[in-house]
Amino acid sequence: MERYNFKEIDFKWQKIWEEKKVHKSSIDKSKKKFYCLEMFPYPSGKIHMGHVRNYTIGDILARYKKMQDFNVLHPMGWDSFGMPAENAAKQNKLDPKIWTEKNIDTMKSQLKKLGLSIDWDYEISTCSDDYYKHQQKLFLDLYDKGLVYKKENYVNWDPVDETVLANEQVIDGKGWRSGAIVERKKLSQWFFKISKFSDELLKGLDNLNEWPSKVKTMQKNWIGKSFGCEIDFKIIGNDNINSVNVFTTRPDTLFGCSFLALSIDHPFSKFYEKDENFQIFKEECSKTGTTEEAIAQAEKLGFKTNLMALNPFDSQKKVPVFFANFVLMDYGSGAIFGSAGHDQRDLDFAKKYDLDVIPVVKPLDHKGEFSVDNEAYTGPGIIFNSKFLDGLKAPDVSVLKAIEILEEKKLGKKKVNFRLKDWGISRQRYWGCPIPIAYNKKNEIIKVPEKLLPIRLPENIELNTKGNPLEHQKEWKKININNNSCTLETDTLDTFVDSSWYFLRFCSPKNSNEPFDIDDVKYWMPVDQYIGGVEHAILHLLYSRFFMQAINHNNNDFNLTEPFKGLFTQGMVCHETYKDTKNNWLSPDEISTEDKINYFKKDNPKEKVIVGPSESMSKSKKNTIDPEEIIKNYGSDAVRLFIVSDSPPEKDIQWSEEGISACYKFIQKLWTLHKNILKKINSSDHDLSNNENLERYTNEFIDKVSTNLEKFRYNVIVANFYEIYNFLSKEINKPLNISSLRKNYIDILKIMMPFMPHYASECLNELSIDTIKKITWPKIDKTLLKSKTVNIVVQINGKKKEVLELQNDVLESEVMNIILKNEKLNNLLDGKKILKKIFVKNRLINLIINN
RNA sequence: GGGCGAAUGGCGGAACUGGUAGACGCGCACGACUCAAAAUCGUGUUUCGCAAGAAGUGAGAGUUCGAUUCUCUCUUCGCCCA
Repeated sequence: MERYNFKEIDFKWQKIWEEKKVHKSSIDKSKKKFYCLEMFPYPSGKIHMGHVRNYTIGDILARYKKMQDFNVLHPMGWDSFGMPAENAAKQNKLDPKIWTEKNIDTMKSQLKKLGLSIDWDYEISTCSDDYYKHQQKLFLDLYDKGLVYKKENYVNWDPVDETVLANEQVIDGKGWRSGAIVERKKLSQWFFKISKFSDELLKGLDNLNEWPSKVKTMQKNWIGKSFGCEIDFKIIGNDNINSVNVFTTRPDTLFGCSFLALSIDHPFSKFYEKDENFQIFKEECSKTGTTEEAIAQAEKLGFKTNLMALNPFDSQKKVPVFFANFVLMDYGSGAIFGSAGHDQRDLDFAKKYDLDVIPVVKPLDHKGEFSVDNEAYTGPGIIFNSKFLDGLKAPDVSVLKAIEILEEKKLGKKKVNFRLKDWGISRQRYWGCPIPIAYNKKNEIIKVPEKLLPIRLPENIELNTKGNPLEHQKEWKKININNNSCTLETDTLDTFVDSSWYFLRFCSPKNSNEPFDIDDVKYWMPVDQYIGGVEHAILHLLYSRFFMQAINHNNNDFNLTEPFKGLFTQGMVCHETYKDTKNNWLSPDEISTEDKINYFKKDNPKEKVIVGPSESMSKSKKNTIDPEEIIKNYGSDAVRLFIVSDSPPEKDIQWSEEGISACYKFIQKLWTLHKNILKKINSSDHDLSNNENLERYTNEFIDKVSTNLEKFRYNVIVANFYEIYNFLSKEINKPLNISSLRKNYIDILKIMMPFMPHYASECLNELSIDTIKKITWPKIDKTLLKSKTVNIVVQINGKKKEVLELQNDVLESEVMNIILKNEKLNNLLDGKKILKKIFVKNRLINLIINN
């Protein structure tokens, strides 16, 4: 039997699709649009299995939607600015541009080998000035809207990469790329005012019904809206300080206040600058990072001042004022009051500095005395020890009442606080989008006029310098604006800016005057289905949502605020890890096994290999599998099939040799079956026998696959493919009506098209179906879904005793008649009284009898 | 510490709104073909039991005629935040 020659067939169809522009997209207002987008890749060198999974999931959907007569936009581009290019270029003395472009070429050809239905005419690359000149224009637009500003700020400084990191880029107090311990440093930085839209970004989540609730929860927590109030505490001890403004979410615990704590960056710190001990303390604090996480994990330290604060509710009560390392200047007003009884951190601090602990909330069911020892009580309860607040239910009633009283007495004000901070976008890096700003001789900020855009990156420059290479480009920095000589900003934009609007650019990728054409955007946006890794749940997705808000701000034309209507987050691709006896990682092709229990090194069969757990594929653990190699050995349809087969797409998948090989074998088996079906169809044997079975089964198949597709249950669809194969390979040996076989078989092949496009195209072509013209998704005949017979389960006292094959819609009385005639069931019921009968039509009958 | 989610054969996993648990695949076993092996094809494969039958979806309870599915408590694991 002829083998399925995937090499020839894959190549043949990829060539046809490219030459005939089968995947071409264009606006067609007579059709419903479907914008299918997968997160665009960073061109790091070669594609990895994670890309294969991401783009296969998207491609299946795009092809399916197209067959359903949607006008589909399925573009691809490159997130091509970023540090790896700069680092690689430094190491190899290359131009980052050349390194990046080479990678793009490689990865593009690899993606094409997967048979993706991408219209490459829409290709964009963020490092090209065709792209970033529009980004510079958008930056200036946002500047004009007051959404961009510059300020001195403490930043997370990565001493190895010599760059500023966003909070999200600091993991465990270390830089996400370099792993260096992050330091605090004061720098003048550019910011996007993302906090202006805190409420909009939060409320917008409620309308995103097609987003995983997990992602929405993560964003909600990240934005962190908290409700509370600002309170002015009167201060004694320093003539320059009258009061301190404090933000709290628990004003109801004011009577339990044991101290005030200020951030070391609080304006009042200036009164202590001459104090040597304070300087030492400040230095100690700067060793901890600026992230909430680093601060939470660090030991709580305080610097006691000579100040005392008066309790606003009872001026007889005085508490000491500290500077403390756990108070963030960006949280509220940079000052908090410590409620030691009801916050573990405050309790630890109070105990450390020997301060009073006054509990003011006790659990609802608590009788008698209540005291706090080593554990703060943070649960709900009843207020006590608090004069006029006593007896109130905490926190719901008591917080509101406390705020009401504070406002009445003009001691405080209701306030909503957000955890979300403005987005620092300055990077001291070469390989990024230049910020279109210059400074005149007075060091004033001057916008670069639009006609001077783009500000292009200088080429062929020395990268092996400390700090920002652009800083050293004396000639490049010079710019003449309105006859004034100015100096260009040397910071470049965070690469998250590049990816925050690329989905808009895809709507008008060729427009050279504007970032996008509003009519194109109105047709294609929002993205109907966005697909990518869950690791972008907060950063990229929140920044993109911010960009839509920012563009929409003061813009009556735009009228769009959410970029992604549907979001799907796929799981990772994992593989077993291997180590030799010296604890070195080994790659899968360095090991061998005969019994699948004992593993040895290939180049030294005596040396045992230790098999570790399956983990997400990564170069550092050497557990990667090269997609190109796999495509070469098994063909792209087998890879596409396997990457969605073993696990639901949202969960992690284990890569296995057996798995990919099973998919390869399956396609070979299908091919053999295909040849048999062809033979039967082309035979002169025109049997007129009934094909009811085939018709019904095919309809059920189409119905199942369609439902599963809508719900992203691709792994179940692969099982459905095996089922239809098992069915057809038996059915084909029976006498069949040839024209009905042909019709149903063509439908089955069409269903396989989104998953195995090369294979399905080849088979359909052999049946004289033109796959270049649009192929439509088969429709089902619902009346055929109903089978003539059904299985009725007979239960006695809820336990299955028998399964009866009976006519569809059989009546309860008929079922009972059959049961009474059934010897086995009759024996079980013999002499017993039937107390109750539960009959579920076409499903089961449950008889309750006395034991 | 908080939030969210998960737990089903040797393994990955299926099971529509509570109604035949284990689809489909892998692995394994046996058989056919072969001098032999690979490949391929066929049969079987939750556990206990020769069988009839019984038990069974992390553990324990509850609701129900009936629970993998709903509720509560616990255990373990994962992710996110702190």
